[in-house]
Amino acid sequence: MTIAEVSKKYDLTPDTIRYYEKEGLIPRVPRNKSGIRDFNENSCRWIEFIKCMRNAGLSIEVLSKYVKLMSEGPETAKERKQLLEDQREILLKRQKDINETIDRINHKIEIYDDIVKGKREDYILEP
Amino acid sequence: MTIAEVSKKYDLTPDTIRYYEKEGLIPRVPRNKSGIRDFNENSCRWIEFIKCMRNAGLSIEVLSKYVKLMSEGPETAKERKQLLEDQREILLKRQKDINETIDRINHKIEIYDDIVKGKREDYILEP
DNA sequence: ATATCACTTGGAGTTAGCTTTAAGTCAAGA
DNA sequence: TCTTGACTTAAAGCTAACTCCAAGTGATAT
Repeated sequence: MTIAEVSKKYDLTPDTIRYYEKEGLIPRVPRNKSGIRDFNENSCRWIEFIKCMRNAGLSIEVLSKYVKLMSEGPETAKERKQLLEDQREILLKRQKDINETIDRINHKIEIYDDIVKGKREDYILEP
Repeated sequence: MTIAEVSKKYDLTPDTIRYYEKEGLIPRVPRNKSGIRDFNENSCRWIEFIKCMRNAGLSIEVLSKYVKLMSEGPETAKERKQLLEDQREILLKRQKDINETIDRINHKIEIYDDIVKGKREDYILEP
């Protein structure tokens, strides 16, 4: 698979994919005789995985660390597990923050419903 | 309340608070005769609100827009409601992404549990 | 009066994560 | 053979959101 095909498949620009590879997020991408990337199934699984993690906000740095540990073999399993646990903590916190904010926005939208329907006065400059 | 006190209260640096004010996220901060900020209850409520929204990832730009609409009075209520609905959509999507990632990380951690306990072989270079 | 200290400003600097650019290579079609 | 077009690289550029800095002001303590 060429970079253009992978780009379409995962909705990432070729530039972003090359950048991810350079930063160590996609290990061992095969090349053809002319040096052009020829992604195999394993590379694609990595891209899909990285995209999922990035969508949730994991940093390039952390993901690069994880890939590096993977490449160092079985003796880094414990460290990888710890890394994942740390990231999970961060995501749980983020989830909490987002839930709190959604609740708050929902509450405001309800008030605006009333205002728009004329059931309530607008209150200015109160958050 | 001085900026130092507000900074402590909301765990934001004075620089960040000044930056938020400059970007229009905190309207009408009072000053004393020497030009020094003297935050009142309303300013504090705004800061708390902005902090909550920023924690969930709403952009400075969007928040600045919202504050501007607030200051323009009741006729912008509908537009403010729409803005909040748009941001809610984004947050719901983000929530979904994070949930998916947490599930995936949980699954990996379980596998690592097995590996660390010697119940399973490590698999190298598979995401 | 002088020093201290928390504040003020405008503007420069920093970081993450891309994104663009310039210059080049290579295979395939006219 | 020449051109086209997709690829390659290193490096520069960009944006968001701070973060830091230099120079200055004003109230209070000695």
